[in-house]
Amino acid sequence: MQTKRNFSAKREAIYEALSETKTHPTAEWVYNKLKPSIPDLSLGTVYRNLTVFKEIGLAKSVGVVNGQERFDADMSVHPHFVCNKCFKVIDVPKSTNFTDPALYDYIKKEYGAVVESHNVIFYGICRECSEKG
Amino acid sequence: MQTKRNFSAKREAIYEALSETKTHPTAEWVYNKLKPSIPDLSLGTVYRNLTVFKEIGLAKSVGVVNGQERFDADMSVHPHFVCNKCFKVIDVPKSTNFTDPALYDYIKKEYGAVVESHNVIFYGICRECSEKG
DNA sequence: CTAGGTGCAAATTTTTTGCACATGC
DNA sequence: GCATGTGCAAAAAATTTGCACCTAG
Repeated sequence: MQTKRNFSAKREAIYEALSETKTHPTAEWVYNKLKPSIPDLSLGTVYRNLTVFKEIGLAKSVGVVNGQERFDADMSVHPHFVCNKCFKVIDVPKSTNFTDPALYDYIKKEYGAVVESHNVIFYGICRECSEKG
Repeated sequence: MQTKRNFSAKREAIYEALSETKTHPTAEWVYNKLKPSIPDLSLGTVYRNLTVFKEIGLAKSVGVVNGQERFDADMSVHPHFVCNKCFKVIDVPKSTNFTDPALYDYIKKEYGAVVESHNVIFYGICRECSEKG
């Protein structure tokens, strides 16, 4: 990934951390993950780079969950499940009819609005939280 | 609506303001709307009541758009369109296959997660912003 | 030398909360 | 009187930003 935009070591590390996890982490999570190995990393840098990734299409936002933005380096189109109790975010790697082109057309015709992307989130209680009571 | 929970005058006014608009407003929008007619209204009260509405099922969150939570008193299940430029939120009153029960079952079986609700958001550029350039 | 990246801390922004007071029953 | 609602301002929490420095090319 280093040559794509001449990534700095820190930018690379942040991208690595983000793409290696399936937790759809917050900026803080990435920061805490990397801090031990990169002691002079600052939280501001993590935020700045996550913003860069969104801009250049290397990552996207899953949305704000419990007050914190969650990021995902998996750019494939897929829904997510968010647990209302522990706030974990799970991939739902099944693209059913959610990319229905007819609906995009409908929105264009009805509102003149051009759809660029969409986000499907299911909310509920995950297995672990269900079992714990 | 007044007798449902013995709403205070302010709570009623906040609910009224929320249900009368289709803008999916922020707390601040509601506050600014009501402030002229209710000079001793405080922003904290608006926040507190919006939270109450979510808890008792009179309103729901559309999500955080551009850093601010957007609320909706229309409890019917429908997707939204969010303009990436002006951040307006539009109802998409067409329930296609987005409530696909098969997908709920799939999530239950695959992850043991119980889906309680879902949220579908389309992102793009609205008509007005498209026309303005 | 220049442009881009970063640490650090302060600032900004949004939302929550503690506390004293008010109000309705 | 009690439970609930509220104003006010302070606090909390998340994110952004100004500025000086630093490093790669």
